[in-house]
Amino acid sequence: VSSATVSHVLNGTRYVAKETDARVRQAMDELRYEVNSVAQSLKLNRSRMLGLIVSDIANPFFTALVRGVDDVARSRGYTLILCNSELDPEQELRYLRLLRQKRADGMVLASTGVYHRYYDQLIEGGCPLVCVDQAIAGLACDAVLLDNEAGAYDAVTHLIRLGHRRIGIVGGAPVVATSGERLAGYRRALREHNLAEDLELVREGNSRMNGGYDRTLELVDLPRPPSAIFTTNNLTTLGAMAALRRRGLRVPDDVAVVGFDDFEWTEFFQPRLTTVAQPTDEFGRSAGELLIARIEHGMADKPKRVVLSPRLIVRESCGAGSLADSSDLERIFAQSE
Amino acid sequence: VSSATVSHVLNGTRYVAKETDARVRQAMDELRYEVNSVAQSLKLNRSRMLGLIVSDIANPFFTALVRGVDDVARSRGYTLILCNSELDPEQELRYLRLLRQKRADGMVLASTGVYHRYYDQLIEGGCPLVCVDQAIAGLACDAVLLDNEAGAYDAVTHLIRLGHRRIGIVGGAPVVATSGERLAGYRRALREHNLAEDLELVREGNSRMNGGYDRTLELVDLPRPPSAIFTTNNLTTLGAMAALRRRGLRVPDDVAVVGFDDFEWTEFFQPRLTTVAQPTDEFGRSAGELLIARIEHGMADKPKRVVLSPRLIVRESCGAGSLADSSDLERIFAQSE
DNA sequence: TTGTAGGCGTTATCAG
DNA sequence: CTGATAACGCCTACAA
Repeated sequence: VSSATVSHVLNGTRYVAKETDARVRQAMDELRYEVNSVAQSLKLNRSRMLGLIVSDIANPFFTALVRGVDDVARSRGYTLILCNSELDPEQELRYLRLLRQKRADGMVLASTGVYHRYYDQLIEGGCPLVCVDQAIAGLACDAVLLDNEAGAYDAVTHLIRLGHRRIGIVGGAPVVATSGERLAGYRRALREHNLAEDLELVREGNSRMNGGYDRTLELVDLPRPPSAIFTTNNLTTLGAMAALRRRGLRVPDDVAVVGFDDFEWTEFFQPRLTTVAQPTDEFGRSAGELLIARIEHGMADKPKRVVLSPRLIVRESCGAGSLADSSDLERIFAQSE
Repeated sequence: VSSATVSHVLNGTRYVAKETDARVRQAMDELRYEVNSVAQSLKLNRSRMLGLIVSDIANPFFTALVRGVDDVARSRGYTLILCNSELDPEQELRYLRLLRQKRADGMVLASTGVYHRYYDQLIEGGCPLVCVDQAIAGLACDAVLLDNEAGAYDAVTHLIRLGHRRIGIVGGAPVVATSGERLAGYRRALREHNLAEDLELVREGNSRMNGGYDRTLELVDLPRPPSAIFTTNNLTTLGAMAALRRRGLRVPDDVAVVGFDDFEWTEFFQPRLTTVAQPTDEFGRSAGELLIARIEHGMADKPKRVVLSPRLIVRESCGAGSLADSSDLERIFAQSE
């Protein structure tokens, strides 16, 4: 029996006599044969592997993203190679090269946002690439984004409606595009409600806990501290909470807090955070689908851009008063299993 | 210039005239050449890819594990393929097959714990395999484990010292080996302190939030409810917290809680949980190192077993009274950046 | 209904 | 100092 026949048995790609088929399968069983995907990839020039580059696998935002991409990848017969750039553009670049060398069929990139000409080379080289969370300036590729400006606007408007007039903002890393968009939303909310922007209330962090911590300390130590703080990403929010605790300030009694990015588990602890929630699963799923569409239907048509909408989830941390507790618990458990 | 020369330029594996070397490199630049790892893998019979199978990428325990494995993998020149079994043995099996077909050089397996003969085939087939979190009964492979019994013993002993006499336990899925070990630790603690075990205080969950929720409701709705609850994994703990909130019970005033598995962010919210913390990063790192050692030095010597020690972190949720707040904040930020 | 042979992009051996 | 060639395991067009 020839290797051709084996291949056809394996893939059901042409008729094989029942008897031969049986013999081949039996041999496979006895020899514990496993097809060699590496050879397949070489021959067929596709690996059925997708690269996914995130900047922090421990961050729940990216965790949910991974899950979303993984879901659709798996269901379409692809496998994920997960890469952790640690918010380092160099690292990100190394991973892009690596994925290209390993002949990943495409990649999802939650970029650090720093442009590099290698991105263009990828696109020119016909490598399917989908950006999530933030686009890369001047790069013509598919992207799944959030309407960050609107999310921030909603958050700050909510605080204003609650009566706050001095609202501080602790931003993420300035280099990250989303930080700027969220700051813009903050500014528009103030403007549209006729509040003057006080520059000493605007602080730029680094999208990490320690940035949120330090900048928040600065805010609350001001001669005229803000009565509310808007933190523009999840680690920053955690840092801010730590800073407030450090100063003995209670939330929301002493300072109201609204964060960007939701935490699932925040439901169970006090204060429950009011947040601008991103549809993280959908993020991942959209990115996965866009990518696979590119891979399977070519790079011909022009780049697509999906913009998702955030949703303000009001809980106690902004001082809105307690919600009916049990309402959303049921929802959570409906999801969790 | 022949392909052989190119290969040697690429790998620095034999002397190439300066002039030739330069020409080759220039051509590579112009042609945007990227070496094809797939072909390398086929030829060299190794892929420099490691498989990592976890049961829930969204669970912080596994997140930290991934990070640990990834750290050592990267530093040794390997790339991770991350697989999510969703706590489903079938899924896990499919992934093992897939990884084998993709010719992963080895795999780290955070197994669901259900034995399958394919595991043995892997070992016999000489596939480097390291189990983490739980070993698979009767399987002779490297493993990185936790002393679960001791951790549970410490947790329950702590509660007893605080004066609790009716201590409930909400376990994980019974099929998971660690659940049993933690239950054993609970029992020994009671025994050694001359407390009779009350079977109605012992509940088996499913290692998920909803299990923790349901079983905790059962406990607190008892005619003689426990004054303290020990929850034996992190999602179970979250479910328990939700149940307590649902019943309007305060922690630790009405019920003391000690959980297994730490959450980093729990520092910032109330109640701060007392937990049995696992050295998760070390888990991943050990597993990665064990695996790479196997890959590079062969399967000859007998299986190694690394047993790590858990550490009880006392915070308010068990009613020990508030600790000095700021002490560990500094520590956390030292880590976070 | 099955077999033969060429080639995917590398590396390694052996010859120049 | 460099090149020709075989081989890794698979798929597929063509032949039988």
